[in-house]
Amino acid sequence: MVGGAVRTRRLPRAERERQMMDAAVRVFGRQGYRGASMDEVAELAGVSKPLVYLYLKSKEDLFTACIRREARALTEAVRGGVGDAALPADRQLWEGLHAFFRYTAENPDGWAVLHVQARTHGEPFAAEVAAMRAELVVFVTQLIAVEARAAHRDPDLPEREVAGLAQALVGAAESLAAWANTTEGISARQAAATLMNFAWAGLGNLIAGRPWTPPPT
Amino acid sequence: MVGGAVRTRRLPRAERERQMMDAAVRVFGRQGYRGASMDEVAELAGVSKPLVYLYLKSKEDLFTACIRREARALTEAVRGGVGDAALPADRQLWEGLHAFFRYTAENPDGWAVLHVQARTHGEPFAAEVAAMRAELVVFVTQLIAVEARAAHRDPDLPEREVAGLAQALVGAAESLAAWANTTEGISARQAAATLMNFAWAGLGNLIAGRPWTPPPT
Amino acid sequence: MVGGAVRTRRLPRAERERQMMDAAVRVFGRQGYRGASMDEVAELAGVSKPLVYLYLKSKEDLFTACIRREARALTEAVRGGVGDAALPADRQLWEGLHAFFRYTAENPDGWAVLHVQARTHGEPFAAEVAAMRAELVVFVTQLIAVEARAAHRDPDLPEREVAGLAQALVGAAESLAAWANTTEGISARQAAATLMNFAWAGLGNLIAGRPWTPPPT
Amino acid sequence: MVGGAVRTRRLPRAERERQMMDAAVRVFGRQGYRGASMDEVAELAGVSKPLVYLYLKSKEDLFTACIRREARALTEAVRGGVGDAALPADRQLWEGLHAFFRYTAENPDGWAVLHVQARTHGEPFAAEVAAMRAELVVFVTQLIAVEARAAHRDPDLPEREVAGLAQALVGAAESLAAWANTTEGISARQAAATLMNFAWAGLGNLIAGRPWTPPPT
DNA sequence: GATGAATGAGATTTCATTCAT
DNA sequence: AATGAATGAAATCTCATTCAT
Repeated sequence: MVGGAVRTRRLPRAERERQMMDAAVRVFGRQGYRGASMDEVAELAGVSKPLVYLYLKSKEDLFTACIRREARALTEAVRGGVGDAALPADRQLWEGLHAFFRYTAENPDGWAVLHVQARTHGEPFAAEVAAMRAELVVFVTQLIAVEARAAHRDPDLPEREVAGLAQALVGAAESLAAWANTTEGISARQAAATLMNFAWAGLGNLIAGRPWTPPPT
Repeated sequence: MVGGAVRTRRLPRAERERQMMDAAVRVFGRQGYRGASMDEVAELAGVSKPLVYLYLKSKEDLFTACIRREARALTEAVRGGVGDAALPADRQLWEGLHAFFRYTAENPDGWAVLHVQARTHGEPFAAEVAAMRAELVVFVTQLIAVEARAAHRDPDLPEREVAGLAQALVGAAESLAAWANTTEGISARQAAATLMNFAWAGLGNLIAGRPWTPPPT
Repeated sequence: MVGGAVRTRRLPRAERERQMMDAAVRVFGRQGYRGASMDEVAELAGVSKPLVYLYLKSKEDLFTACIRREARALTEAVRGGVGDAALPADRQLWEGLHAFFRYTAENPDGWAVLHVQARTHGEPFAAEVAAMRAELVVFVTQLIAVEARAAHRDPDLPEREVAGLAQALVGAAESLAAWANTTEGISARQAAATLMNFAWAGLGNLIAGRPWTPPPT
Repeated sequence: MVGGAVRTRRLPRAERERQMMDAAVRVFGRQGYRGASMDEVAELAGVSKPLVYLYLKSKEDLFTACIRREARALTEAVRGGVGDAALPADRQLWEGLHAFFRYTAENPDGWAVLHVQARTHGEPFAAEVAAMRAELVVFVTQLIAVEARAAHRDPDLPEREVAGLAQALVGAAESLAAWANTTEGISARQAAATLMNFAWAGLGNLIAGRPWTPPPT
């Protein structure tokens, strides 16, 4: 599983491509776009460099392909985690965050590609991630709006304000993900709970001893 | 201020070093560590490459020096913004965030070096930034603890929980900083207000129509 | 006729080879020997690369085969154009030139392979073209000799002199061919006439023993 | 003189550039643009590859620089050879050709770059040579026109016809140059004489209004 | 008769870094 | 205090060629 593996010969293209992208995600995630070398990717994938170029065209294309694959996987994980759209908004948010933290814990390299590396290298790459991020922001935004309506209040939060809140929430989640993944003994569940407390109840309520409580598993 | 400047000859070392680091921050901030070239730095600083090496030893050392300088400047800006430690905790937090958003808006390259580039390139660099971040986290942590005490409650929030909250807050702030700096018409003040609402009052309160209100200027 | 064609399956070898060589002549003619890639040839021929290798062994062999085929086609076109060997020498020369210009106009890629590319890549290839050129030179030489005899003069033009003249004639023809093929509105006929004007009287004088004499050094 | 020479250290830039271009002309002239490798050029020049890139930017730029230098040298040699513009036209032509053959004999690699290699690699390069060639063609064209006037004839040779003749003459010269340079014992003087013999009488007849007339189709 | 899978070797180019003055 | 001259090492990418079916 670590790679540099035995050269398995004559695989069908699809499978080889997957191998290469696995290797690429790992290398890009750890070394960054410029720091990664195609030699390293090829070696980790257990193939020769020309084959990488034959299938994935160029370093840029390979990077883009990685970003797309990882972005899709992450959003699908989050959407899948949320489950029923009929649940109350806070429950939906909780489930989404839980899924998010679970996924990033299990795919640290993929997450690093998206969160750290893709943003560092010019419009084209950043745009790919921005699109994914926007999707999550929209999801969060809707939850906030739903809740506001449920509270029989006009959605008088101005749109821009809501966008800012969503940005803050997503940013907090991203930061917590990094923290949780590098701190011994922080589970996805704990990270999600912390964030819910932070965001949903607010520090003021927390301090006053009125935390938001996660649902039982 | 832009550089590529006329070659001013025979400057005292301290000043030359400052010129070089200004150039370096700009180049590192925009191109990243690997993407930056010493040629570019030297040219932008208006000196020859050997001089850069004479004064700053190596690319790594130069990068480290940039990180340190920018980290110090940022923390000083935040501490200076907070002002009187006798103010109420929420007011202190507000002032700190306001200063933070002001500073990052005015020094996008320095901020990029800290936020984006330093984390991308291995322990030694990331550690520098982590130290700065820790300082901010401690600051926030103390505010939370102070507030808890002021509410005559035991600081029974476990330490780890507080650390998580601080991480979330700092992450949200970073995310909002990026958003504010790239979205037309979002001021540092607005970003700070959004974050206070998000963090202090909580989404629940916001939705219920009980926002936190920023102090008049 | 243009290629990149639909993959027609299971063709007899001779025809496949022709397809490949058509493609190769085009690619070699336009990109040169080094600039041409076997991939391009295979794609243009509508077959896979291994098949090209199976039939034509190597890039060098393929190039040589192209040169031979095109050289043969060109000399045949010229000989065919001349027609009756009983015609007067100037008429024969005229017809030959006319055929030459017609052929190069119609087969620019083949002509480029011979005239430009083959000479650029080392003895083995150049020799192939030299052989063809020699054949044309012999043909011209004979015409000159015939004419000399017809003028009742000994063919006392030294052989080397005649070879030089033939070189000049062929070079002039080649140059005119390039010019005619790239200049709007110059027909093969006009090019041939220009060359006859240029060459014939000079040759006539020579044959008649009235050379132009260089000044003393 | 052969190169690969001892590494002479710390030369002024101008001199190093000359060395590099000498090497490049030799390599390009013999192997062609694609066939030449920058490694080879650097080695022959006795420097490291990066220095070649530092001074001459890229393979393309280096090639262009070679073409320009050689083209200028050749035209200057021919113009210098012609000397007095008051000489009779045939004498001027003779002197020009003589100088041309002398120069190409002494600089076979430079001549190969111009005559063979530059034309093989796309517009930008070919255009450089075309410009030089055009200059020579103009020179020849003028001589022909002068002669026509001297013969008290209207310059009723249509312009296009003259251009064709000049093309033929230059092409013949180029061809003869290649021949003379590769055939043992052909001097520049002999080559020039051959071409004058070949060309001048023909031109004379034309100018005198006695063209060779093509047979009806 | 024909091809998808695969690679060794080498191309151009860039970069961090040092030497000699 | 400062620089012009120079390079070792490594990066991305391409190409002619073969293997197994």
